[in-house]
Amino acid sequence: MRIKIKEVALAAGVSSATVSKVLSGRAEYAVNADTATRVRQVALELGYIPDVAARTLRTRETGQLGVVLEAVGASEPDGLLDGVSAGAVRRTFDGAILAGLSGAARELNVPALVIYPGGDVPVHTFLDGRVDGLLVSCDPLRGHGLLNALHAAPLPVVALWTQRVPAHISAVDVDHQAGAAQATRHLLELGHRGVAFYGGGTASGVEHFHRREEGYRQALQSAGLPLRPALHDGTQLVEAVRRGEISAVFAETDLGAAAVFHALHAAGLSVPGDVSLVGFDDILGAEYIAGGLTTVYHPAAEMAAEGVAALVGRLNGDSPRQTLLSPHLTVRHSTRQYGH
Amino acid sequence: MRIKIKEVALAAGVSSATVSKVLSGRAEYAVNADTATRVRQVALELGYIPDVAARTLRTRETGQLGVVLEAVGASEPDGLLDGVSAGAVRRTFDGAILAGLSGAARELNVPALVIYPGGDVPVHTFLDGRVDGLLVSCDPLRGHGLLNALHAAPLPVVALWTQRVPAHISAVDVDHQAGAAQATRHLLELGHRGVAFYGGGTASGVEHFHRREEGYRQALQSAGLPLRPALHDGTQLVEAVRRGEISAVFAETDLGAAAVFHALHAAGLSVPGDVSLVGFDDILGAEYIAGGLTTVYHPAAEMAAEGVAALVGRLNGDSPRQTLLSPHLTVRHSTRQYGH
DNA sequence: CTGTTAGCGCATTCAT
DNA sequence: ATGAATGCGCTAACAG
Repeated sequence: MRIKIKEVALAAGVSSATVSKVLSGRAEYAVNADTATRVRQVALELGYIPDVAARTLRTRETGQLGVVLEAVGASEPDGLLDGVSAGAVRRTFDGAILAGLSGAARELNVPALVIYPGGDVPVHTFLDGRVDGLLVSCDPLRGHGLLNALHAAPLPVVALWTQRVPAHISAVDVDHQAGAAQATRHLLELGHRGVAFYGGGTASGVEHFHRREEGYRQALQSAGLPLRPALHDGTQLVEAVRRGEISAVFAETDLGAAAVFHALHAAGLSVPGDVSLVGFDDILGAEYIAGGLTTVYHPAAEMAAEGVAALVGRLNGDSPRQTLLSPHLTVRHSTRQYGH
Repeated sequence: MRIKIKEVALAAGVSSATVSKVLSGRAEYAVNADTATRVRQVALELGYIPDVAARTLRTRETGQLGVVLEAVGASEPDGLLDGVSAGAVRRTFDGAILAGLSGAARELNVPALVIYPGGDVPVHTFLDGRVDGLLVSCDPLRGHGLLNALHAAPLPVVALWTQRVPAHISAVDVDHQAGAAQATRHLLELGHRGVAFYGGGTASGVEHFHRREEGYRQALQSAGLPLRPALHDGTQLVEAVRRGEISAVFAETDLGAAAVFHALHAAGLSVPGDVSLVGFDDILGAEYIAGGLTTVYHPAAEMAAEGVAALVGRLNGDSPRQTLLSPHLTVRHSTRQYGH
């Protein structure tokens, strides 16, 4: 922030315009090669660092992408989680998302990401010219309010973690339905016929969970098996097992799977001896749940990276695009062939 | 980014200077109350949003704080972790740090945080006027290179996760030594005398781990117990248990504790039946390790929040300050009275 | 190929 | 209490 372009120009014996052209690196400016090297040399010696504020004011580009992580610091409604902290899980996803964002930003030469602190802020917060585009993470627990408010805003927006967006907004989501179907099929292929869904699913009103239950249903129907209502608590589940109705459970989340395991364990039932168990998310610690939980890996980091790519694409003139990422099954030790 | 101050001025029948004064909110400008309300009204109707680039160019303040998370996207040297992904753990911490940063930013009215994508970037990246100050997370696995390079830079810096900084740089760290001592004392208070340290500790060269081993030592010495060399692998450990030399283990990290548990389990030894086990970090999933791992909670989010506070303080003229945060023990089920 | 000129939108003097 | 004038540091036209 000390030395400025004019001083570089003076020292190099050229005009500030020439310095600007040289340092822009753009070939179309056709600067004499010798002058160019001299200018670069002088700029380096003087330790010249272009001022972003001035440049932004002139070019109307910041190079920064904004990120709204709805989850960050959000208050914590829990679920059927048996005392497990959902906040901690969301943080894990935030970490994964951050890693994905950063990696992609680095590769695509995005100099900086702007994280908004969150909380209830008016839409104009995002329209003050601080960023060239916005990534909005539509956390499962929160609504699409911001997206709606941004609907008509003159700012390229990419929505993360949702498939419900207007056509002019890019979106990246994980294919929860496909993942859930895969998990359920895994159970079916092991010979299980009594396969239960554990979770809020459709009833929860959360888009992700709805799709997960949908995937479960789809897999059962394809196999010609009758649907059974979702289970919402451990007692219910234990009874169904005891009555011999179910031998396998697909839990909506890994945390749900942990709760299932605890309930089963408390009732003297074993995983996978008595019940095969599959989760969803592959959270950190999943390898410790139920002796190694078979679960569906949720590609949060990949989703974030794809989001950055989509946004950078838009800034370069690409059309909005909707992307769906396939999760994949990670088989560990909580599932077993039926009857063995 | 559409309508600007002059248009507001025109519509309100005043000059742009007056609009600026009104919207600055500063009392010292003494604007007529009626004019003020009228201006505010008009600005609102027109949807005026001040341009940050122009304002920054003028005031030399961005309102943004920079954040360097060394861990983000770093490549992954593992340890004695028995195949567990250290990357995932670091992500957890990143998530916690992010939550801490965001919460504090919100409370202290910091409009935005700038996350740098990481990778090897020259120092001038942080000196282009994009941010008013910088938070540098000195991840245990990485060095202090950036801090050194920033040494003479005209930018307020707060270092996270280290205690080794020059006096003009603020720093916030977790008191690993105190936490480790507390963990060890817990074991001693349960009557254990053969208490081993599992980890790289001093040998690893990582500041945190060094301090953790130091805390362990300190606790043993205060109890008048002889020190024993750190254990670095499961076989070693199992043998020591079999020889009756140790009945308790303090592992440098929760992941290390997981490895210990696996080794013990594989050898037919139980936790806490045969061996009491304490970890460090309280990572997500710790409640599933060894049936519920007793461990030291690592206040990463709190550290980040304190870092933001320290940086905002500096920007308001406070002196640099060094802070140490106390971790606390979380007792679960992996420790038990000696001999029971 | 290079330099001159003219703002980008705002906050701050300094007159009035 | 208000307005006119100035310039933050840079880049994009344009003229040479």
